[in-house]
Amino acid sequence: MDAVFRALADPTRRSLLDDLFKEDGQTLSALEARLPMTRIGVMKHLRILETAGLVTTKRRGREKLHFLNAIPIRLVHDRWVSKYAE
Amino acid sequence: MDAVFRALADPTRRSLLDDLFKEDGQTLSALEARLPMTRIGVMKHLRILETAGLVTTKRRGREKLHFLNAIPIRLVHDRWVSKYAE
DNA sequence: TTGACACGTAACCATATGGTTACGTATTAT
DNA sequence: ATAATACGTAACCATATGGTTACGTGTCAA
Repeated sequence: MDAVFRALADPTRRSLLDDLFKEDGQTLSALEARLPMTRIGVMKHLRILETAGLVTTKRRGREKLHFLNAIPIRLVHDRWVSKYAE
Repeated sequence: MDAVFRALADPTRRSLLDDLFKEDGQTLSALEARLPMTRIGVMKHLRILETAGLVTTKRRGREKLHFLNAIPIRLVHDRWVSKYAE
């Protein structure tokens, strides 16, 4: 759960989750295009999201598709946020 | 809201919020006693929580009392977490 | 009134973080 | 076959972060 909190701490990463929420299964290049940073920067953020379990991936040829996984956010909500947000 | 996310990213700070959830209005010394770090370390974490609006304080003589303010967490929940946690 | 207590500030330090450029590899299209 | 495309790795860099020690200030109690 700590990895999830740390992953959510960065605005770029939250923006990536928003992008995937709007349109799931995007490639790295597509996600990169929306952000003011290099592909490598985006790659690093995506990896952090991936290790936190917030993003899953699937290779399709030379492309890598990224999918939002909201389950960790739900867990954070259920086991932590809800306690304070009542 | 970014300040709230960043404040929540650190386990020590989440632990401090838990401490205040259990018992509100604790002094710096009381909070320090529960943590494996110096008073100054705790002070810094509390300041970050304070600037994020998650903790409010009140001086009582030479003591400083700390109070949990869950409103920012509720805002994060309402405007962000709930979107993913459905 | 003087000593102990509770908190504050300043300076410093090691490591983590958020980015970059340069180069490499695998896949697709012409 | 070859060139463009899409992603990966390595090395590097500046700054942020999470901690420390040393010292200072205000308040309470004996």
